[in-house]
Amino acid sequence: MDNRERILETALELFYARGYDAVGVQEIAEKSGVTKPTLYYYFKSKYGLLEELLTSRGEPFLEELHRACVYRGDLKETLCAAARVVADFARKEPKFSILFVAQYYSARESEVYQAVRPLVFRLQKEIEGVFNAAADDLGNMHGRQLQFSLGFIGLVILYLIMKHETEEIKGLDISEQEIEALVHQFMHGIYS
Amino acid sequence: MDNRERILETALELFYARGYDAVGVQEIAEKSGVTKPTLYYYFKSKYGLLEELLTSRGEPFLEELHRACVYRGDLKETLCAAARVVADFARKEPKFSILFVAQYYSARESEVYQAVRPLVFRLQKEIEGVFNAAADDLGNMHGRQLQFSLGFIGLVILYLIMKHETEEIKGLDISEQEIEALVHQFMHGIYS
DNA sequence: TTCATTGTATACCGAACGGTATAAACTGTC
DNA sequence: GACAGTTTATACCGTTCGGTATACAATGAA
Repeated sequence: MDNRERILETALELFYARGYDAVGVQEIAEKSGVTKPTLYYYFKSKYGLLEELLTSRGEPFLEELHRACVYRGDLKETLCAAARVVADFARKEPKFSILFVAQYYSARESEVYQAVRPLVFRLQKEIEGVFNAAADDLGNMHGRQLQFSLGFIGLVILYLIMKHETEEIKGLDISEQEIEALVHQFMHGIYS
Repeated sequence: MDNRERILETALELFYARGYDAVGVQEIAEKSGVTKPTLYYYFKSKYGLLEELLTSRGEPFLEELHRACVYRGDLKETLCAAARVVADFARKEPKFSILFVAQYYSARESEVYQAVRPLVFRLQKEIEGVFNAAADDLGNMHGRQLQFSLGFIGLVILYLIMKHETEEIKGLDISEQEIEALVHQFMHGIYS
């Protein structure tokens, strides 16, 4: 692993544990085994480092998600596919996933939220697209697509956090059964 | 309003908008119309100020919630009562509510999460208590109380954020119908 | 009046912050 | 070997950070 990648990895580790603002550039450089000017050789600023981190990890995720969100006439199947992408990504990149959620819910005027905005926007548009397509088939859904999509995203995120809370980071592992149960609960409630 | 209260109010405003770490003590003092030593006369540190802010606003909420979470044989009714307390509080203290959520999801080793932990713990215990009591009546729920309570908290929080996202801060106003619809969705899914 | 308590202001502290100027070492190409 | 471009280290910049020493008003009780 080259220096650039090692810096990104270290930054992820520290931002995940203590948050962007609480971590100094100095510490990131030291823990990466380089000095500060080296860090600034690769990234134009601390904020630039954060942006790079988000896009480098977020882009592959959004591409996979885009492929999963093509509606093929079965809402449950499509939602499961989307949730599966999230689950896969959470397994591969647990710390990034949790960091993303933290920034998703952070103060609107903070730097971290500004940085994560573009990713959040695209994520929401993907899920909205699913419900919009489904609303053509299922009339009773019409007009509530935004509510449902935000609700679905929140529910999946929530499940991630729950897992993270109870099983610690190494086990951010969501099984196929869990995915189906989650989507089923979203669609039919906790009773059935 | 005395200086102490004005400092708390200013801190809430700034923490809500930009986050705890990004706001300096200097700025809080200036915007409160006092100087730094005055701030340190009332609060022993910046972190102490945050703690005071959280407990002063959080305590009344938790007391109300405790009263609402007494299980009287009807799960839906009890969940509605709990959600109603959250909704009322969100209407009265919108910025605090959103700040609370942000800290709820923030990095585990950060100061802000450490500060909000006791409140989070008590909140979770209240809701868990409801599902535990209900599990005695409804056997099929047994063993899934933790999952349901975290799910319920997340769903309500989610709704708050959704409102905040779409209507901006002044309108963090959740109607009785919305509360019932939310609980109903939680219990029976989005179809019914 | 005296006295302690509460509350406020001026001015300052050392440390850490994000960021950079400068130059030396390394790398591959010709 | 000469050279250009890349990569690193030393040492420093100004600014802001959280926090405080000191002193001075204001207040109410004795």
